[in-house]
Amino acid sequence: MSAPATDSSPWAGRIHALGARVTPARVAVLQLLEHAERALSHREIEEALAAGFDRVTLYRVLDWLVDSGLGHRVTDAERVFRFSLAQAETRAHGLHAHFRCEDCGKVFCLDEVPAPAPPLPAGFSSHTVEYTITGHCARCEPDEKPR
Amino acid sequence: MSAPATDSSPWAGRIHALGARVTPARVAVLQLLEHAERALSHREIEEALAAGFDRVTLYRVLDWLVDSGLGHRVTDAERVFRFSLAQAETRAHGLHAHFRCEDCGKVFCLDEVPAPAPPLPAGFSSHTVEYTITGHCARCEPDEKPR
DNA sequence: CCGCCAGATGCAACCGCATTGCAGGAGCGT
DNA sequence: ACGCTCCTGCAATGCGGTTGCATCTGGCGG
Ligand SMILES: [Mn+2]
Ligand SMILES: [Mn+2]
Ligand SMILES: [Zn+2]
Ligand SMILES: [Zn+2]
Repeated sequence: MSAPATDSSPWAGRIHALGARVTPARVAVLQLLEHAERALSHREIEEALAAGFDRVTLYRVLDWLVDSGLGHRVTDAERVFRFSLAQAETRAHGLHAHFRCEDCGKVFCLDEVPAPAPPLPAGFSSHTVEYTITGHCARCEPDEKPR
Repeated sequence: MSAPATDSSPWAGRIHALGARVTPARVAVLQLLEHAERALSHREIEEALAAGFDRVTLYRVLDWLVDSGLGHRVTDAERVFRFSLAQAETRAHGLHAHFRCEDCGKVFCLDEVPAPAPPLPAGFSSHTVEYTITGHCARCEPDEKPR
């Protein structure tokens, strides 16, 4: 008996290809973010993961995730970081917009909305563009009840 | 002797017109931000002010400044708030871009760069747009030495 | 010019997110 | 199966910002 309980999935290969070790924490975080429809905070990830990894381990996994290029970090206006996986398409044009709901606090990646490259003053060079829209999401929109 | 040392300046009138009391902390912060060429953090403001106001007083003055509409707050990627006065022009189109230097960490208001209004998914409503460019400022640009 | 009181200040405690140090554990190439 | 290296867990620390509360003061009414 004892078949492999959780499918280590194709992530094992991706992780290994990056020269990192395939650990439960990394696989769990990747699987979670893979199916998340929005950017998740450390807190949200910690609560979602049944395995009960240490807080610091998760912080380090998330740092690795960003450094490795597998994911990216969004700075929330409430000073919490949120994480999501880098989409292939997204990496094409490099930058995309984010949406933060004022009511529920959720943050969505708007992968289809490219961040426009701005005109800069002389001597300034652009490296990254953050483009975050704040408002009400479909669920919290007062007028528009979601069925 | 004893002429008014620091010119209470036209700020006294502006403050009073808002229904708030004209206090040394408020005048000092406004005078500092008035002549600042970039957005300043609480820490920077505290260090710049010789009078030695309490940390919390400054936090409260800054909160008031934003609430009153005299200034605005920009969320730094390093999780620190920075503050600058609202320009008349800026208030016209409402939104403008910010630039953060990766090297020196300074944050500039690009009042002349309007933040474009983005297309949103159905059911989402936009309230605020944050538009921050990260890169190298004129002083930190490797190629371009500033005289 | 005086007295009053809503509102502003100072100080200390507190909060939450994130980082650091270090000892022990586990991945994986051999 | 071994061992080196990287990863994990736990505790302590840092830091930007907030809150509670007693005291003080700006500025208005008298
Ligand atoms: Mn994103
Ligand atoms: Mn600005
Ligand atoms: Zn919402
Ligand atoms: Zn710079």
